[in-house]
Amino acid sequence: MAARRGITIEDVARAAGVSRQTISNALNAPQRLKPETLERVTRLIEELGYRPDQSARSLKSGTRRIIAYPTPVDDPANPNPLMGGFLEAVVASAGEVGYRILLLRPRPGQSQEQALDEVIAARTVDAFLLSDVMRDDPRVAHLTAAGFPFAAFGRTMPDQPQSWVDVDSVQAVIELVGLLAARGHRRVAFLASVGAQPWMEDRRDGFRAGVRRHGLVGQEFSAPGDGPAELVTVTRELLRGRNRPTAVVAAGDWLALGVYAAAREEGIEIGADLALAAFDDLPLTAFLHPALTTVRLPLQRIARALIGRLIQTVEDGATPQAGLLLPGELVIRPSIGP
Amino acid sequence: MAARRGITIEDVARAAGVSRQTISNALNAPQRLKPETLERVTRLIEELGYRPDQSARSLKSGTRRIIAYPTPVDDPANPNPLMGGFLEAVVASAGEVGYRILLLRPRPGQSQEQALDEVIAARTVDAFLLSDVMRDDPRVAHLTAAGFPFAAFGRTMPDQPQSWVDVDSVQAVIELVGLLAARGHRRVAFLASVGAQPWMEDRRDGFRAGVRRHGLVGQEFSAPGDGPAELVTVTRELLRGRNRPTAVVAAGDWLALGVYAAAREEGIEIGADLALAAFDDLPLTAFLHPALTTVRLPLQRIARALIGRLIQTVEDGATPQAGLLLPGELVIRPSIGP
DNA sequence: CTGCGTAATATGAACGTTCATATCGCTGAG
DNA sequence: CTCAGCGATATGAACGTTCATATTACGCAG
Repeated sequence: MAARRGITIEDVARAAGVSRQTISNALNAPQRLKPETLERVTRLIEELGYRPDQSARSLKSGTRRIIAYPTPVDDPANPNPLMGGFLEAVVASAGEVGYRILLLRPRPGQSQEQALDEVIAARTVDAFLLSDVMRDDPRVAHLTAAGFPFAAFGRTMPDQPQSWVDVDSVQAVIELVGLLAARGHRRVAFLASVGAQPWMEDRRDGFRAGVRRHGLVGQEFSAPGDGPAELVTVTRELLRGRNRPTAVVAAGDWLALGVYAAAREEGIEIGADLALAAFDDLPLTAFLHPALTTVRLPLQRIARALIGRLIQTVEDGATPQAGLLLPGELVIRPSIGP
Repeated sequence: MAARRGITIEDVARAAGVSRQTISNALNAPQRLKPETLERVTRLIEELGYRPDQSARSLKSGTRRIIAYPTPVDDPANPNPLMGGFLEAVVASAGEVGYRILLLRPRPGQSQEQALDEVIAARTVDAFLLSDVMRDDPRVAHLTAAGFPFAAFGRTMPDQPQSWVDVDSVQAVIELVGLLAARGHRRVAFLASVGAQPWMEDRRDGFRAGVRRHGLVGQEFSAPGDGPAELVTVTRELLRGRNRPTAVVAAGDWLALGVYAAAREEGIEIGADLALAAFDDLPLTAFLHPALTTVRLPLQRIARALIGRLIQTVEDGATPQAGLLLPGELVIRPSIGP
């Protein structure tokens, strides 16, 4: 299709009987205009509904006011339940400062890095927002090498730009273990999923630190996958051992669901017979019976901090000197007992 | 920041000892080049990592290969659980045909329509993708009036462009009621939330049609809000009435969670004492006990159809003549009994 | 060996802005 | 009365493409 052309600066200028530059100034440097000219031009702009063409402006200025977010590939049957909330927060934060979010996905047969390069070379965006960042994330290395602005949800290596924001999961899980210790639990189990994502590792580290600090006996279990069946199998094993733990810390609410299911099958009452705490605060946790004690991610603060760092990098050319570690918020509910 | 300028067509042309146009042709009309020139130029493009500047290209051609998606405002504490999966599907479908998704959000103090106008006037995108479309959605009216391409997840009025895709919720709920009737249930309740969203209305219509068709006795209940407490209150009332229904159809999985909670409190066993069916197939439904019978939305088919319609409208200038109604997929699990 | 048709490549203009600079009109010092 | 100085507005060029058109190269009929 063609011909979706609209009102240009020239149209407005002609209508107002002034030059292009005057219109441009009315929008970008109003103090340069005589007040009456400004008023006349502004009204005309309003009336005609003139907006500078984004492409033309970008071509001249080299800036797009767009942030690329390479969306993690997700199983549509089992989507990351935090994605919606995170995107919501990011879009809102970016919108407040006049930026928009462009979702990115490598084309079939294209690598992550190639997809980034394409967008960089085509000058489509000003910066990247990365999430699910691994400790030695190739995307981070790539963007660092290219000298292209980015901000990361998840820590980056010390020799890379420290433009990251992360949740202090270690501390949060230590506190979770502390809650259990305070309630008199001695034997505590940790339920994680396989895979070495840094957030999983952090939660595991937090568990170990908490156990050590409170002198508890800790056991660790791994679920082989995310499916209900596999999960329940592991969990039942966990609950059946000779020295059954009196408390379980699940590395995610998702895993805690397996504990609920297994406990029901084993006739164990969560809250009374077994304390359970988890991580993520998925929306459904309040509906469980008993409701789940968990850690809420401060998604809005995370998003705001990420966008802030991004804008700073893009507009001032200054990379933040240090990452930002935000505390998780303990949400205490009956699943850990009274 | 400035100076993020990169390789231009001119650089490649100079390196290859040919003119701009030859480079342009290598990318856009390769058949015009002598095979050996093409090969030489292509290699050089590859080596230098040249990509046409998106802004310059858009400025000239008037097309952006970007689709705007005005994201529904969402409560971050209780985000729409289908959003992630829908976006995932949309990004994937759009990516396959070389389009990207730009998330849009009205600025503070800006109306939905103004936000659309801004993007249209600034020629930032080629088309809009709308979701959560109401029967007389002002955005649809606005885009129709502006003659701007869009596709809608949710039906539009007959006098508007029929570029929509929707789920045949009526039919799906009729089938749900059919399942219950086949199991001998006579008294069936319908649990909805307040608010007149078309999808809720469809599900209600489906319930009424199903009840009529099978000669059942139907009652309807409305939850005043989405909070666990309010929901459980209504649900308990539903379960306590003199003529307690033997089956419940919840208009969403979310509402069904209230039934699980209330049933537990009332000592009623779902599956055995009470059949329960719902709608949406949230990822957690398989973890419930007993697992929930529900209707799965064909998100990938929906996304593919929406993007297909959009591309057709943008590239051929042809608005589809009729909407597309996709069937929901019944997922039968133990909550409706054996 | 000229001239013609076509294939291959080159050139100028245009897309709609903004930047750098030029011009204009006016006030007030000399 | 002249003109420096300044505020207000105008003009030309440039950003990096692609389109329309021009130019060149080449094979071949006459």
